[in-house]
Amino acid sequence: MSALPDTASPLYEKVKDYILTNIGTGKWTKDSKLPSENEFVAALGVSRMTVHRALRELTSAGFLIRLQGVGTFIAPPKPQSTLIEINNIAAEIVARGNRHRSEVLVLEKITPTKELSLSFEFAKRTAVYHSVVVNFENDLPVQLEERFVNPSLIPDYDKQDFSKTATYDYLMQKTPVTEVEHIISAVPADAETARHLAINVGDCCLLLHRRTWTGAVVATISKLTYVGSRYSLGSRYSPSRKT
Amino acid sequence: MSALPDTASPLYEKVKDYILTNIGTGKWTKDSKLPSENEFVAALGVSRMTVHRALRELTSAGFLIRLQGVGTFIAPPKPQSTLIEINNIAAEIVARGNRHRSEVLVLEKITPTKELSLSFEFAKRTAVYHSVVVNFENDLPVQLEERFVNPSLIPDYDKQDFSKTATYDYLMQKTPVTEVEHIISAVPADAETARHLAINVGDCCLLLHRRTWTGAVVATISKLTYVGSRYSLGSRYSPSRKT
DNA sequence: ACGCGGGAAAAGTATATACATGTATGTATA
DNA sequence: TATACATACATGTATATACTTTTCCCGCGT
Repeated sequence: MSALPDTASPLYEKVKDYILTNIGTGKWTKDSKLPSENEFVAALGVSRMTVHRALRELTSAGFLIRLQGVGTFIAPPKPQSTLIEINNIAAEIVARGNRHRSEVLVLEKITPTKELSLSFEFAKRTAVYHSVVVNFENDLPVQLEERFVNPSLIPDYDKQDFSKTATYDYLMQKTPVTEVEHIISAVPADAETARHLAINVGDCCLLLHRRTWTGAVVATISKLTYVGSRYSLGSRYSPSRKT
Repeated sequence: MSALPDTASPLYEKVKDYILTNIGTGKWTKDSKLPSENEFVAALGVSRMTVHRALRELTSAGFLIRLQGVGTFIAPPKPQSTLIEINNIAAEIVARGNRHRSEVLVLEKITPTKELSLSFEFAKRTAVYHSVVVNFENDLPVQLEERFVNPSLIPDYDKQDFSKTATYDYLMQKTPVTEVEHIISAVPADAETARHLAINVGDCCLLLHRRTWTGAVVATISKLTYVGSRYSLGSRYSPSRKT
């Protein structure tokens, strides 16, 4: 009867997933106020303490901001951590004082292959958005960005003009990332990649596979190919950070 | 009457302070078990839920480890996070069920080049340890590991037998890492690298540059070269992790 | 028009209670 | 002796309840 998902086992985790998913789907926006604890109690049929724990943990995780006597709000997007930042290539290029430009090669809605559907952890074969963008630094292509996006979380992905807004910025603004997976490898360029990046077949490329989750749902799957001789990924991390 | 400090205002924060203080003063040691929740209730005169919240938050902050049905223990020093783990190639290989073997090519004390001395942020040109090790997975070389180590932090680095103990394990045990810097790139193999890794010159390699700090001092500088076709780096990260 | 006071609403804390779940241990039985 | 069961104890979760603290807003009086 209740609107709670069937994902996590403890009840407060279900409430957390429920809230994160509804933030992801835009049910509550940045400006509006989330329901109060008592409204959640009425809507979900759980006790207030359980709702409170879910909200408290989401707050300490940085997703929400709560003001006593006022209400609960969605936290502004945070820089997350370490490896997540490396995806914002546009900001990096600009930060280096260079010019950034994008070229959108593909922006469509497709039926995923069986393998891709598996990566999305879909039960059924649901259509997903597919985009291919080349990012230039001073008119030199440095990155080929292929991305698959879950339309249940980001329904209007294909309405955007990604030659102006970076795909990264758009996604970060639309849905909170609760988990990230990265796989980094070095591969020789195939014919198509070489053409798009203006390099020779066989040249070294840095390949970054990336999956992001919002709650229990896979939000995006990306395949980022960097020209080895023109780009490297950097990160700096201090473990001495608190929750 | 109660042993609780007069520091923080909410009661559960006082309980947290109380527990942390007693860990700090050595009242409970690494091996012994902390009092049970009910024992805390009897000792401090607060409800079990309040004790539970204090213990839960200390656990999620990484100070404690709790086992249902067993008890509460002091957590071992932090396993750090994300990218740090990817350096322990020996553990990864073993975890995949494969055989790991190391070959030490160089283990010496050298005077660093001007550039290297700069990377160490040395004021004067101080001698550093230098090691080169090849790591094998089932007798196939997968990684070439060149490392420079600050002798003021790890004075007996050159006395070790790194064909037995992984350099990573040894360093992690000797000095705490407070900060890590990574730079990842894809490069073609040069002649010497190709020879050590049994690949062709020009083959794609994943190059990981790594610097670690202990406090304000650079502890290690590493250059890790992975065979692109035999290895990739993976990581998974949850901003809202529970542990 | 202005200010002030009071009440409603929201989050924060604390407790008592109950039950669930996992672990270790001792005892009875095959 | 070894296995199975019962039991005690530990943490984990869920609820109901009460009270506190803070903020917002509406209506009243001047």
